[in-house]
Amino acid sequence: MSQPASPLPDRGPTGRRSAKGALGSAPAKRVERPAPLRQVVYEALAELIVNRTLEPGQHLVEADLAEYLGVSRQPVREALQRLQSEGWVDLRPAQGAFVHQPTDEEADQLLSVRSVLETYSAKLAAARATREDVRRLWELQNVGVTALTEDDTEGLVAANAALHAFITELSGNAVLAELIGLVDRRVRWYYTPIARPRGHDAWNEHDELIHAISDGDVDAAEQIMAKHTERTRQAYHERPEASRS
Amino acid sequence: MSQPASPLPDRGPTGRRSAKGALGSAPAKRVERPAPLRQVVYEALAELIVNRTLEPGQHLVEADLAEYLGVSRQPVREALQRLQSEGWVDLRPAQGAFVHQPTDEEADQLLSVRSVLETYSAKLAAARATREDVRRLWELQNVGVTALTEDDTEGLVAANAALHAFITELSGNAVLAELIGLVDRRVRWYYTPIARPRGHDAWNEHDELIHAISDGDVDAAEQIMAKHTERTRQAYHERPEASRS
DNA sequence: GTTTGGGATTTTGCATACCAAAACCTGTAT
DNA sequence: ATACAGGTTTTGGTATGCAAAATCCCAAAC
Repeated sequence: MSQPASPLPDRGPTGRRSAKGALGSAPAKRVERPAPLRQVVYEALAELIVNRTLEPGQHLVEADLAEYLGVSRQPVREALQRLQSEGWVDLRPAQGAFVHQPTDEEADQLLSVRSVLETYSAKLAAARATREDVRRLWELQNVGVTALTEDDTEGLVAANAALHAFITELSGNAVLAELIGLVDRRVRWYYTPIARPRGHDAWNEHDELIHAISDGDVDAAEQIMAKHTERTRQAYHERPEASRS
Repeated sequence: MSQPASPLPDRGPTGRRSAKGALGSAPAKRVERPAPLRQVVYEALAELIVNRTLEPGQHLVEADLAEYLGVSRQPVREALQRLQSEGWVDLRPAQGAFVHQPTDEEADQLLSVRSVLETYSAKLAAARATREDVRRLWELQNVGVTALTEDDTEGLVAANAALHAFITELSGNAVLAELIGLVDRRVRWYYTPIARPRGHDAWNEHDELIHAISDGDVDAAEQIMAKHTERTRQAYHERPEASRS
């Protein structure tokens, strides 16, 4: 036989037409598309989990969630499975979904891995950032510093995430960015209680980091980010008594 | 109000009873459990993708897959979504699943990230491996060397995966292990064509690496793994002409 | 007063059927 | 060729049913 002979009905040659040819680098203004319901459900549940409406360990019954959200079981099931693959819930066979119980050990492991990935990302970013990118970095830095002086914890967490996300993007490695995205979203679950006390030092370190990136100093960026994320990890272990699960 | 007032029916306090008390450190011989169908479907499709029965770019129609596998659409949908989250297929809204088209750029990014994660894993492993662990490492090394002398490409890829997986496990960081698992499974898709030519050097490097781990020489293990994975990345770019997608 | 045992109940996992909206395909007229 | 119109396919979601498994509950036995 000349072909591997796919066992599926023939749907014609490989892909679809990829006719874009012209308009090479147009801003890719894709048409508005309503988010799939499973996506909406996913986000709704993730939000309910981070803000503790759904408590760690709680059993999530598909039918109840479906009714509460006003959808059928199917999108709920699909959302739950994605939530599992991203560490928000544990899916026990034939028992269903339970909100994941974050432990100190897991937090430490997450923060360690984050440190490794972010350090690599900073290194790449320093090698590739343009002057325009650096300008944007300073903008994000200012947002964070403002939130810091205004004692806006939620804004601080968001600004921190935005800054790190942008550096990640600058790395130019999409796989890395995706992985960091995964890890960081989970880290943020643990991060909130230390955002405030750590804030002052953290944003000074950001300042150093942006300088290094601006200079294209790869080694410095790498070291500063390593120290920065490692200190964040330390800070977690010395976090205020009040915030133990 | 004293409680956050969950909007869901009360299902009692957080978890289930955790009555184990005695049998403290029994080997946890959990009862055999038939794999959920979605899991079986996931594995079947992944296999069809890696062995190219389903070609990159091919449109996967739920109904066809369901009929071919003899199941309903539901488990197929769920499997497809997991396949997406792990990079095997692309799920385009309102169009369905298409087998992911691996590109050289993506391969490079994957191999880079793999390098970073595996390097960290080797460092941790060197700090924690017991004598018994080292013995197991040599066993795995022997399996690989045997496959190498017997020109068994498939066995070689499997042995390589097994060795790296064990080192990952030794790291003691479950989050790291999970991430490496994800990345490595995708890397293996690209890896097969270079397993043979790279084989000889690769297994010599493994030899050095195990020695370093055996000595508990953290820095050496780190450096050797960094060099090892970096060379694998290089090898991919110099791979034989025959294997371009 | 704990264990044990055996229904009754709940929940998952999957199948089946159905439907609207979106995307695709095709043939025809321009 | 291009554009259009109509028919077909496919997705995404709803609803429903059901068997197997797990849980819950309560009464009997030790």
